[in-house]
Amino acid sequence: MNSRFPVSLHILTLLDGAKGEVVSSDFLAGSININPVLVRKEIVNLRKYGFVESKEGKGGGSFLAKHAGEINLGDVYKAVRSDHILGQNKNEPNPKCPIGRQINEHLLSLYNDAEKALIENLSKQTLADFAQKFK
Amino acid sequence: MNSRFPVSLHILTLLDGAKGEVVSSDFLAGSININPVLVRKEIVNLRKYGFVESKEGKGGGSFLAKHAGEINLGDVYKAVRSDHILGQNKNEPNPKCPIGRQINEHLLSLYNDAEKALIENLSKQTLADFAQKFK
DNA sequence: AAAACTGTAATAAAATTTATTACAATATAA
DNA sequence: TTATATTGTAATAAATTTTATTACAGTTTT
Repeated sequence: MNSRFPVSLHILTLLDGAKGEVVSSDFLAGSININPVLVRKEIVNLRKYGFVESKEGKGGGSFLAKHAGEINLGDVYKAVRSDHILGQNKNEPNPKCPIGRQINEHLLSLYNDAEKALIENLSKQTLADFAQKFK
Repeated sequence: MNSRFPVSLHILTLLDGAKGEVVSSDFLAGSININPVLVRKEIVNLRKYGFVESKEGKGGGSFLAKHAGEINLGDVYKAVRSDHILGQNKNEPNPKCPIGRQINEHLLSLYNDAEKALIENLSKQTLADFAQKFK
């Protein structure tokens, strides 16, 4: 399991705290305690989903592109997900076995349903709600 | 992300199909297409949670220890989970940063809540429901 | 022109996951 | 009672994924 969700949420929470001021990837990386290059890569993704914008050059950095109340955590999850929520066997199950032959399709529908429940839960909370907890 | 959940569910589905007959780890591994030693390790865990029993020696193998209708997928998930559901940053966030200092506790409560929603969803379905799809 | 940034590629290192090998212990059955 | 097929388990290796590092071009500010 990678750490893209917590890293992204950490970034967004810091940007919310900055109240529109640009924040450098070095500063973000220092709070998260990971390599700044990873932060910049994650910001590429957050930008792709319209959560943040960045400014190049000296004094540059990133800032929130929408209000924290308009970013919900379900959307953040959707922006970073890659794996199947409950894991997947990389090897092809045996097609000669009646169970093996069909299990991936049934797992997939199970995962889709479970992921939907997860996203619904996450979507109840916005970045503003989350950031408000830091006092 | 490892594949313990799909592997466990695959094992359980095969055992359900065997209707009480013992099934060897070699057979299970052949359907799943993974190494038999991994299957045996996973079976140690499934046994620990009371889902299956095993018989050693020639003609040995495993079989369901309860009816498939009494095993729900939320319990299977609980038996194999190890990571935080949405990933975790292995590095300690910066304790000098007000956000870094508190984020892990807030993430944890977020995860607990999200995981609960996920488990509730999975628990709606038993192994019998899942296995019934293979026709 | 110097400085402080972002963007990005290439590579290395670390961590995790899966596979393999080996063999003791156990149970069946010839 | 011996051969055989199996589980249980440890040790190790291989493969994959994740994270870190290095390097540097491009951008903006001062």
